[in-house]
Amino acid sequence: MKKYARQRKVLELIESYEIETQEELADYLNKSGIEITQATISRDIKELRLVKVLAKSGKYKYAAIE
Amino acid sequence: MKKYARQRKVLELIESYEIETQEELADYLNKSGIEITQATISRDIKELRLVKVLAKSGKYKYAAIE
DNA sequence: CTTGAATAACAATTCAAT
DNA sequence: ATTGAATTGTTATTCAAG
Repeated sequence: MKKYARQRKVLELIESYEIETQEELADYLNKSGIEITQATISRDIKELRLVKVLAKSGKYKYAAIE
Repeated sequence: MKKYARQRKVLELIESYEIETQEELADYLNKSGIEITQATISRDIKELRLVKVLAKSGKYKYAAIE
């Protein structure tokens, strides 16, 4: 419904936390009161052109490319 | 065995083609005479810190982040 | 046009071997 | 330390629906 608001939240979340998977991102969103499934996260990530990168920690995380 | 040489080839290949999957990358390498499986490609991608991005074509492709 | 459930497709890791 | 086969985990897409 509020795709834009959700996508802004996604960007905010990936800046704030090391989010390893789309399921984890879904969890954060759900806890923020935004009901969402992995399928839609996948589509948001595509639209936002996010990528999964190797973090300094050695783990993968979602990030925006510059 | 020749990990470095292979990884250089990987970088070369992703610059030259829009490579969508690790299997596809494995195919290119195998055709270059470098025997390799998806498991190792995954490790190479991790070491090289490559990412899967949405290409201008609208498809996903592997890329180096600047 | 946007979404979720289910599934297919793909990628990361384990485990054994070298 | 590096790798492949098999497996597990994760993500993209399909398909139906609103």
